[in-house]
Amino acid sequence: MATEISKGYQPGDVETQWYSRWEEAGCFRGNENSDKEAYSIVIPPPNVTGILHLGHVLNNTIQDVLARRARMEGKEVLWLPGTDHAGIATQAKVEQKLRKEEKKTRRDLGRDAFLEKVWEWKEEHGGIIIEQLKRMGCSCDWSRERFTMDEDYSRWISKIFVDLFKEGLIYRGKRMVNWCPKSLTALSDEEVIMKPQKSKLYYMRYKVAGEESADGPRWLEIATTRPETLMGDTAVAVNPKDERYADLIGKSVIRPFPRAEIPIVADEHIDLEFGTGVLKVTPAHDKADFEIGVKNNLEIIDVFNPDGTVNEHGGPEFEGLDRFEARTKAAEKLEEMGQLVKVEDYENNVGFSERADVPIEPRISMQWFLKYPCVEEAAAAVENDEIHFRPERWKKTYAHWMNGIQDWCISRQLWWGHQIPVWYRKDKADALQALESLDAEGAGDDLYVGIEPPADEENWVRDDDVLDTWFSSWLWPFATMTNCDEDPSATEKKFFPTTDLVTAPEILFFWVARMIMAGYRWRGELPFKNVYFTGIVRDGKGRKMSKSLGNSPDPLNIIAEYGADALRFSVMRTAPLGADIRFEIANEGGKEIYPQVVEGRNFANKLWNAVRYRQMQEGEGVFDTDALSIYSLDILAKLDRLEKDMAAAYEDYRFNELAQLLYDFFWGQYCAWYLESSKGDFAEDADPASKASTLATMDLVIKRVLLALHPFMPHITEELWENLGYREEGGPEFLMQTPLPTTAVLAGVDEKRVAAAQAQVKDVYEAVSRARNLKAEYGLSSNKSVKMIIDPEGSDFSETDVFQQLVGAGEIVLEAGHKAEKGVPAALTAIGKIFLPLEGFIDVDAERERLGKELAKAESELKKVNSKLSNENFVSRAPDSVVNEMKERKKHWQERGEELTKMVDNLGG
RNA sequence: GCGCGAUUAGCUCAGGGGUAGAGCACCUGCUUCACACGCAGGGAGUCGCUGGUUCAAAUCCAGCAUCGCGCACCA
Repeated sequence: MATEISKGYQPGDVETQWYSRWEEAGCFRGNENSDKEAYSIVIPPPNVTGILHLGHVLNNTIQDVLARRARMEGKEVLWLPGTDHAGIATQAKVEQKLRKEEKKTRRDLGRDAFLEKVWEWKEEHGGIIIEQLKRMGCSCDWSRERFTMDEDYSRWISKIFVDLFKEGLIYRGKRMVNWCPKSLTALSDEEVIMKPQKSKLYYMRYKVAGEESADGPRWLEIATTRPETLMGDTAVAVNPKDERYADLIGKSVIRPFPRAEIPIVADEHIDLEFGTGVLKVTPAHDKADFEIGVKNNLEIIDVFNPDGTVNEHGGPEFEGLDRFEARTKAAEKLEEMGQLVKVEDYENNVGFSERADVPIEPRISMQWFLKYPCVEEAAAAVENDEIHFRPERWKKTYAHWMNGIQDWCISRQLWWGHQIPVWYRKDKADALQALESLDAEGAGDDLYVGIEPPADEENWVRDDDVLDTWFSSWLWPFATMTNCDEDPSATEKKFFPTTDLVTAPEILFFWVARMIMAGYRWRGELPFKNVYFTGIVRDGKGRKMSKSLGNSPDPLNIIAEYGADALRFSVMRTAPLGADIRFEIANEGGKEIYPQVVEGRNFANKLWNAVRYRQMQEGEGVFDTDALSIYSLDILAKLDRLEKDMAAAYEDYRFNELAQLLYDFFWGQYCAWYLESSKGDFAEDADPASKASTLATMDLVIKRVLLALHPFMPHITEELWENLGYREEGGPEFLMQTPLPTTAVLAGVDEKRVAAAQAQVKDVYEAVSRARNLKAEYGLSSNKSVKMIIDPEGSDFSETDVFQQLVGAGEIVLEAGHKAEKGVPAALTAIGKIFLPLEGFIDVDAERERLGKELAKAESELKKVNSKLSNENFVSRAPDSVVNEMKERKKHWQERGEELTKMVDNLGG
């Protein structure tokens, strides 16, 4: 059966070979015709030109663990993969390349030629991240891979646009939007990130019109952070309750440049405390100002070009200047005019473009907007846990956002994306596009909105804009399964709604919330039942991983060095539910090492060698519950416990606990104790029946551990499964297809017998620890062969062979009532008194000191317990179990104290 | 400003009303025939601070501090 296993585990070839075999055998395919219970996940599609980072590793390992576990639980699993076209990010990359290599802009090429370039780039780089996911071991159904700009998928986008337009939920309007002067497009509110900035607060003064007196003009002082927008000011505003300025409302001030008279208006949103209590109103460049402008019928003067430079409204002095240069210049000019009063340092929040990382410019522009559909249903689904969020605290954030939901600006002034399916009749196009608002009701015959282009396309002009990338992502859970012109496909019928969604909380609004609304709108139900929000992967210092900080190791390098299994296991072991994970990076001699991954690799190696040890034992196991040793009973009981604990942890998606449970059981229990305690069964003179029983126990434990561990470390477990020949005749070809056992190993074995065995084993192991400790205290190396004498003191201790094996003693003598020489080291244990007679080592003083320390500990413990038990309130109010435990503890320390006192006395004075 | 997290050993983190835990790092010893990616032993913590509830608080409650994250039209 088995092939020989090498000494150290080498993950490289093992991992890639198994992945190919699984894939070729179709193990990842979700069968829509299966009778089995369905389990499905759609992958959060990574950017098509993206590169795998540790966030992906965390996210996709969780999905793979869930998918693999579900398969082994006998479910029909579909993990549907794909990529996202990522409009801004991808277009920016290609534009950058174009600029660098050909010194051209996208406009030099024109729309069609540019898009060709992007598709080329996509073909070249689009597969990278997919290959990287495969290297991680992800069991996605690659036959169903989707891309958000696939033809079928794009059709969906047009269809829903048409639906929503006809329903009146999509409209076009001139509105204040977030404008990115670098990407030259509008953004949604979610794509703006507020960052605190150190800036200046400029105090300037405007002349009040017609209030000239003998003392000179009357001045109105105004504070602003943006003097560069002054040319667009069409009013100043004060709070109507502000007594300082009450007489000025309705009058005007003189805007210094370009010189003009602008009104003083009242608005209750003005904060009396801020600055001077006077606000300069620039309706074209501030959302709040815009509203004041609308209310007061103010003129809207846009002073910037799309790229953030000042336009002709700034006058010749300012025209062409960048907005930040203009700020300095405006301040200087005010200074010259004697109208700059003072400048203060000031920290405020400035909105930045998420992708381009430059301050966004609030700007009036013509855009397409969406009023979200099915908001109430989507909010309720999460509120009442039909869709279960984990951790639950995200419910609140979600509810808050859904509550204050704003229309979504869905048009982008980009070329890479889904072009808006709206056509304007050629001769009317300019007029239509100039309309301040446009919706289904007002559309008329000169506007065409449809999935297919109009029949006489040459007579129409298509809207230039494309749709926000997230406007395609929100259909992902079902648009990947069914074409929009068809009834739900067999795949959808089987696998939708999906079971789990695993994603980062950063995209709760971008993606999760919108998918829920889309699910209700187009499928009439929720798109997934559970959402697991992962944490963020940070470096050892708690900083977010980022390219610019250079603290983001390449997972592929880590995999090459330590193996995918090691990386997966270590990430899972340090990823508690919903908390950020710190990925440590240490430096050793100029080389980066990753302590957590080292642990994972060590664990893989431990597993490898423990299995190799089993294989080195000749012979077949014979499993007979009646023949099990107490040690076998103990480890099998712990195995049953492990499986129970794991089932519970899976219920709560506690992956770190799952990994830790496996680690502790296998290394801490099975390797550290069971394997050592059973070594005697492989001695030449051992009883063949014991050996066969132990081998059977080892096989059972290894089998079940490989099954349980497989979702976390799929490659090594599959390799070992094959090496050990655990595949059953006629059974599944792979471990990954093997169902998990549904019965406990010790089912049907007398519980009392198991409990007694476990108690006995516990006593032996504890005694072993004390004996080892005794040896170490006296400077004897752990492999030093020594003689020990055990006085069982009435206990029925008979496990001398195992004791000897575990302690590394050469000889164990059982002698009731043994009288030791003075100064012979001794320890008290549940199995009796252990003596370590050492020729030439007897040292009465040293032993007295050692025993003295133990005695002191026993006395202090006894004191603690006594003070508890003498507290009447405790005895009367604490539960009996606690009181009884306390009494037992008292007895234990009392006896121990007495014994120790006797031992000290025996040493003499 | 409002809301949500976090704060436990040098580091990364579990735990969670009734004797403070793991791994790494550290110290000592060990080339023991599965594994030095290992084995044995050891030291190490007023569980952020202050109050409260309780027989009992690291754990529950309140306040505070520090860090982080959302949300918010103080220019």
